[in-house]
Amino acid sequence: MMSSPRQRAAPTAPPSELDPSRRNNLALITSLVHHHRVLSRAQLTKRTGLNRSTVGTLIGQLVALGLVYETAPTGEAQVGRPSPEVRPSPSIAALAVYPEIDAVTIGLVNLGGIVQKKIRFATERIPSAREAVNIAAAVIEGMRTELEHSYRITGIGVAVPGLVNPDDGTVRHAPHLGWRDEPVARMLSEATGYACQAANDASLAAEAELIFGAGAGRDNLIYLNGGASGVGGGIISNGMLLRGASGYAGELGHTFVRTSGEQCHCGATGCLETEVSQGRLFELLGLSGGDTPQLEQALRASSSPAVAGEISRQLSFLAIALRNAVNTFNPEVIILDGFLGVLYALAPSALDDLLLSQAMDGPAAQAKVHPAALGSNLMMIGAAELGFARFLADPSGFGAALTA
Amino acid sequence: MMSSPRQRAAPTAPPSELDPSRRNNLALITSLVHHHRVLSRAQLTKRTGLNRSTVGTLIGQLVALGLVYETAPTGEAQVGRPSPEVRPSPSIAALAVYPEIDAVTIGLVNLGGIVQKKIRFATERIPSAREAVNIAAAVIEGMRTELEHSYRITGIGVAVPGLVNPDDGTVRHAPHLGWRDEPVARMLSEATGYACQAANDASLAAEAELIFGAGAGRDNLIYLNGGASGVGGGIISNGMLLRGASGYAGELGHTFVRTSGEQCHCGATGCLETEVSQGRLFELLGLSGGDTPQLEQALRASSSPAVAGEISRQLSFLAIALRNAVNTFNPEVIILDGFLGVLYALAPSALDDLLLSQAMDGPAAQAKVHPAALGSNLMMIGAAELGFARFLADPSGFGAALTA
DNA sequence: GTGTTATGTTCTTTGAAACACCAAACGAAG
DNA sequence: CTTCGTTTGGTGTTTCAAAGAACATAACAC
Repeated sequence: MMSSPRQRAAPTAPPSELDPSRRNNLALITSLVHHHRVLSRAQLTKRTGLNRSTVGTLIGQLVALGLVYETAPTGEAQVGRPSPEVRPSPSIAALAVYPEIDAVTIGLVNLGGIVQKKIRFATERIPSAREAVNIAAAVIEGMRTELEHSYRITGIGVAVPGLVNPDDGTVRHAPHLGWRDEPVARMLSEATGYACQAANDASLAAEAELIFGAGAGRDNLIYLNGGASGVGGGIISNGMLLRGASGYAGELGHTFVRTSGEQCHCGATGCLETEVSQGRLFELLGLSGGDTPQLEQALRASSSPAVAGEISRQLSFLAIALRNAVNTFNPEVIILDGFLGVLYALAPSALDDLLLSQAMDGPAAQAKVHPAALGSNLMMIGAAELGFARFLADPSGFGAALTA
Repeated sequence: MMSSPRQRAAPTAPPSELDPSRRNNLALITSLVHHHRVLSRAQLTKRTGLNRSTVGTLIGQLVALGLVYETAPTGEAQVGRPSPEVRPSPSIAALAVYPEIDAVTIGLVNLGGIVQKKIRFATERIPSAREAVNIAAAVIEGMRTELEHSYRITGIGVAVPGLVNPDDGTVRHAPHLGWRDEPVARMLSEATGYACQAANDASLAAEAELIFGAGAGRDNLIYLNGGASGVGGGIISNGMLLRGASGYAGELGHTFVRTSGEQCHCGATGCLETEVSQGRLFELLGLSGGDTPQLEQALRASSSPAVAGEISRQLSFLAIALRNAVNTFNPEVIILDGFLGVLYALAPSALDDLLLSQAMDGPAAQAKVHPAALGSNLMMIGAAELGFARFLADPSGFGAALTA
């Protein structure tokens, strides 16, 4: 019944555990080392399914290109010859840029997702695309000596809170920033000389959590972030980020959750992000605003029944959106970030119960809600991942270009 | 900035246009021929990105294995040497099985998605899993002589209206059939001796429409079918069927569309399939039931304002579900089948307008609603695709096994 | 110590695909 | 109707990533 008479496994595609978009096995190994930060040669052999000798050769090439380095085996003592450990080179790095309504944050992130540097440039008012690009370019210019001496920069990734076409890095519409049809990637690339790509912030956060955070080792994940500018979502299915026809997929903030709900800025009514917002909570708490930890503290301190009622109201709407998501995606993990994470932390079992009772049995049984694991570095890591993308797709070409 | 110093394109993964899950280039070519039914060698060369000589060698192997055959070039006259046409062998086929509440349909489908034979076995009552398997096995047994003489059967695919784990072909829950935890694939495999796999019917329909129907050439597609047993959905993103952690993804019938809506059999309230159902329409029309064409005829003939109201009510709920889907998936095509296709046909611009006004600008601009293109053969083609899956993943192994 | 096990190392083999070159089959131009 | 340019198929050669075999090495277990 089975395939049978094949002399050996198809040499073009070994049983890889990573997404199959990898160009070749050199890229596969680079990605694995990037994702795991440390991996013994023996582990790499198992994960890739390649032959021991092949893995040895490939690592040799990566070492020669200066992309990874090997250290003496320090793993737990066990029978057999110890296997050297492979780590990403600390000199490979990507730049991350995250424009928000009150700041532009620029980061320097190592291979392995280690945030080396994070510079938050606060702005008086909402930055225009041009301003955000200028700020980022200036900060990067300030780092340039260091960058050129100590690092090999693979690219810049920009995380944008809005609809972004990742093919050309154009922001179609970022409502809270007031941007429309801004070719941010091209602008920043011209201003800095580095290759640049842009994508939706929540999508990048989802990828970051998939690789380094609460979704590590999973293939199906939903990320939802609640912030001052609404609710953003990123969906990873079968190990791959859902892009859609133009890269706009993942807008879970505009899931319908309420009949005759309020009008959303998107034009529709009853969207998740109009019914579930941190603004309503701050208002009830008598605060004019604040960040997520402040919100959590205030909510925990409050004994107002109105606040409690609003919390449970928002949780019930959140449950409806999550019910939909669970039924349509059958994820293993749902990651709640920002004030949605706070809402969950306040009443985890309440949301879990709502989800279990509303979602379909099969999918509901598997979906586990988690708070985000990467904290304040999340967006830097996610955006940097975009800056690493082309490098990881073809490390040999890049390594050669970088060493040249 | 670009990769540059690589002597040649990575030989392991040419710029293929198909999904990257293909094991090797032999499989790639087989799939292309299967999907397009006719393809000249020159076209195959362009599509695969492989070298002319490589394509020639590969086709030679496929011909030797009896999987495809070549015919004299009949293409439109143009400059240059004419290229022979490659077609799938008519002897390769898969079996399709589709159990419903009132019948079990068995089909024989050629490579290329041509339905050779379709046998609908009507049942007095809802068939149990055992009964459905016995019926299918009996019909297949009846065809066995023919099958063994004239065909090489690659496998059986079962389309099940319910939650199916495609890994082991177990039906987790098919509410309208009343099945729970039935290992249908194993049962049918044991009963017939053919390899068998099972999956959700709407998911298979989505794949069929993607390959041969209204979604041909697209990569992002949503399929929604409305039938007597509710609303089923299948989602194709980035050219791949959304599976989810256990293969339960795609249940768009249980999208939330109404606050304080009726209780759904799934446990939640306000699901699309409780608010939008053909049962309500039949009731208002004073009919006890019927099939889709009958419904369309009756709806078109009716002048009752109650019926018109119900149609627009159902369309508005459908629009909400589609709005969600468009925002989260950014599809190019939305395919409406069954009575949902009828609803759309009655007032296409009404639904289009609702969708345009409610969904977010970016994604909405691209999503086009279409009726299903494959008609009554749809489910046979989809299920057969499942029966072809393992063959297409490794045609060389299969070809050898089949010729042996 | 000695045996066992797991791994790294080196050299050879393999096979899929590219490549270079030539032949074939067409339309277009004169 | 001949010639030319173009596109494709066919054949033999070359390339190169990966497998495989044999050997070396470094740990544990006793």
